[in-house]
Amino acid sequence: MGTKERRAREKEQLRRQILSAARELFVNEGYENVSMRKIANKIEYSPTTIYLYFKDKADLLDSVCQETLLDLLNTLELLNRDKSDPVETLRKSGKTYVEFGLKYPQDYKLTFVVRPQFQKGLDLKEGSVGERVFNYLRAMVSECIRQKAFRQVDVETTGQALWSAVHGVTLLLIDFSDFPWTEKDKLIDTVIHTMIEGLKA
Amino acid sequence: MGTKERRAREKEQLRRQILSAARELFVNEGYENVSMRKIANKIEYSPTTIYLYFKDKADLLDSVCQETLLDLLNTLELLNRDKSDPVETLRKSGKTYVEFGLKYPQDYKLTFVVRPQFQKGLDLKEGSVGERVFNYLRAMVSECIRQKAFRQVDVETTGQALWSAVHGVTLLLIDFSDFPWTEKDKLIDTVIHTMIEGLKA
DNA sequence: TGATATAATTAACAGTGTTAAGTTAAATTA
DNA sequence: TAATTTAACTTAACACTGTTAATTATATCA
Repeated sequence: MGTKERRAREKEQLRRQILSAARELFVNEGYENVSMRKIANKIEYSPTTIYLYFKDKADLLDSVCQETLLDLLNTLELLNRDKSDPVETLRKSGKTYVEFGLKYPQDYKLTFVVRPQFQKGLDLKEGSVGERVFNYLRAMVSECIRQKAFRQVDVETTGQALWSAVHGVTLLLIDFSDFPWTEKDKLIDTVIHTMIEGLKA
Repeated sequence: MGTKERRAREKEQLRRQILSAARELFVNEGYENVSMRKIANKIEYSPTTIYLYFKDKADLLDSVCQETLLDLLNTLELLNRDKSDPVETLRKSGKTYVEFGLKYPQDYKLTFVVRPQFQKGLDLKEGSVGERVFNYLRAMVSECIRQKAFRQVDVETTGQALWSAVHGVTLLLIDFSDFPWTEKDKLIDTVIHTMIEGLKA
């Protein structure tokens, strides 16, 4: 008697349908310009049905961002790291982070800019995706210090400083796309390279 | 016959009244949560009157941000610079930039985050405030290179990289206020110091 | 005073997020 | 199989949104 399981599966399927419609609309038209009715139209359900699966519009955004964060984490973890060159691994990760943001600019902004406006901060609960992303960064910095490639800096502060730098350049490139930037990759590389140089022993 | 001038003055006064009401509401309640009717209520005019002074809500935001940018520029230019120590001037300016952002977090976000969502980019037209702010940064970097405190880096790229770093840390501190940051000033100083170290000759 | 220009208002439109109440369809029990 | 319970979904409504067109009030000029 797997009818209960089947119904649970169907529920999960509709949940995902809503989520994917929401993401597509949020990304293409901007969170503010997407109404619950628009999402409902896209999946051919009534607007109120969405409220059976998500608390409200912000909760919907939240779930979309969790997915993005997981996607980012996966992308980072797919990098093949050279254990003997932790600085290179860090550099490559930074570059990958920024490229992820530029590849999915709207998703990045939803996660790191729009969402915090609607609910305070990242979800950093024990074992959350957010925490795992930051742990990844922490580990890399630790390794650089352990192998004496970096001077004896504070891991926590250094990790946060690095995050600041890559976050900053990602957002500026996204938001001020008509600013007369120097060649995009040159700028990204300079930000990362300069930070790393400043940390070296 | 100064009646024309008086009326122009009165118009300008109401314009400023609208602007200041808008800023206060935007800052306290968030751009999205402020309606034209709310602003109108505050200044005791009908909502449509605002449209006689500003094209639309985005234009109102735009004007508020221009003021913020001017305020930031003034704050930076008030710093007493030691011409013989351009690196220290740069460091102090970076610190001042971040502190400005943290002192008026909502104004900062309106200018550098919310506004770009509604109209592409900063206004960087010849002689605009935005251009003047970036010129300020350019000049500082140039001086560091000229005095051989920095190695022979590209001024444009370096300026943009520095802006990325301070923008990043400012936004992270504002947006993720419940993140377990190390001591705030330590983080800010680390970001700026690390970048500067990475640029030194 | 009467004509003219300017300033401000009223009313309306099409849309918003969200809730309460009502309906339909499916699964379970007798 | 028939009645009942449960879950899924929808309809209708509320109080709001930005913005426009048409209208009224007000002040200046001849």
